[in-house]
Amino acid sequence: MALAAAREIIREKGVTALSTRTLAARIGYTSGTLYQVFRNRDALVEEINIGTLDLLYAHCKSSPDDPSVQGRLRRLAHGFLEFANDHPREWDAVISYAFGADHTASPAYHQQVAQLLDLLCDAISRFYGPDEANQRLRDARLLWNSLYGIFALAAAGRLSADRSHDDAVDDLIDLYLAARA
Amino acid sequence: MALAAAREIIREKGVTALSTRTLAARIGYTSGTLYQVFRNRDALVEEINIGTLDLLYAHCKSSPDDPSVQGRLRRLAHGFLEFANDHPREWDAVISYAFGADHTASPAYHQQVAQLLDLLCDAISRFYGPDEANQRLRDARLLWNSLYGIFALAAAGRLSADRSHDDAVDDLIDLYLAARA
DNA sequence: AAGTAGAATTAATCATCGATCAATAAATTT
DNA sequence: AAATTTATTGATCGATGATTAATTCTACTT
Repeated sequence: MALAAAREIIREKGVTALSTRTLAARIGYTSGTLYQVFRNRDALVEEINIGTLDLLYAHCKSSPDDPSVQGRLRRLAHGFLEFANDHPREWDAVISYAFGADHTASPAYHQQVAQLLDLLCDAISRFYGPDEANQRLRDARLLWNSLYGIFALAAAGRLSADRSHDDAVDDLIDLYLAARA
Repeated sequence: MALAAAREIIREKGVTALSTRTLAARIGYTSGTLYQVFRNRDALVEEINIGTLDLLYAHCKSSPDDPSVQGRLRRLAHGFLEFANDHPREWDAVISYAFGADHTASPAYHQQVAQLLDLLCDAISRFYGPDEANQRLRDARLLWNSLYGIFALAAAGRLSADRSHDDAVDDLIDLYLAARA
């Protein structure tokens, strides 16, 4: 319930507007009560972000299969972009929220990312034999890291202005295909 | 002078410890005075970050030339990593500091990034003919975006733990070489 | 040297934030 | 019903970015 309200606030005004007081007020409580449910604000935001990654996973999972690796990768990456476009503030919280120096990502968070990595692994699996699972995982991580750079730069408004986000993603996929196809 | 002190604070305690009051105290002034010099905190941090990028440029520029693209790229990328390692908190400010929603990067900032992009362009120039400057720039940007993802994930402590940052960078370079060499 | 216009600096202030904690209210158990 | 545990409050702390009226200082003019 707190999570739902917190997500609403982020949807409406971004994660910077998510204060313990405003959240508590919206659900008819006081800020102190939230600290019985969440260790601190970072923990709250992390739970939201985990949920957001889950929504992203659901969004991408549902896209129809494509026989070619190029088609699968394109569809998946564009699914990411679509989701980011449909949920800009929630996505921004995932990409840009700066956790405190003490904070370490929870296992649940890493699991969500692993789920997305699996999607990438599946998409590119045609290129790898059964004994190349290792290389496949490395490539999926490489793609994820690189995609993340595009997302982070886009969120900060620092992607080169004369090309669209989609183009940046397509260039990455083309590079990957040129190397592995 | 304010900039030098601000850099010191970031060096010692990170950008989150850079408050107007602590900075003013260190240089024997009051927080209000800083607002005569900087429009706001974001502007201050941006100036620091521009300086940091300039230091990074100087750090990488000095590395000796290498005949092979692989060597040049490796050297350059490892220069980035070296710098990030030597100036962890200043680097973190560049990568992770969240500017306000209203803030837009200044031309000077974009110029610094362009300078780094030039370094990448130079490193890979052997692969492109004189009429392919366009493609070369696109590839340099692609590499920059992808490197940025590694840096951002590393700064957030979210790079896959079982591989080093250097490995992640090397994998990226290898992919690029496999596609373009 | 005196006076003054303008710049530089301060100190107080505002609104807000995350977090804590003793005190109170509610719910549950005995 | 009494006792005990749980939930919730509201006040409070220390700190933040930013603003501004008041003050001090500087430099120039007479």
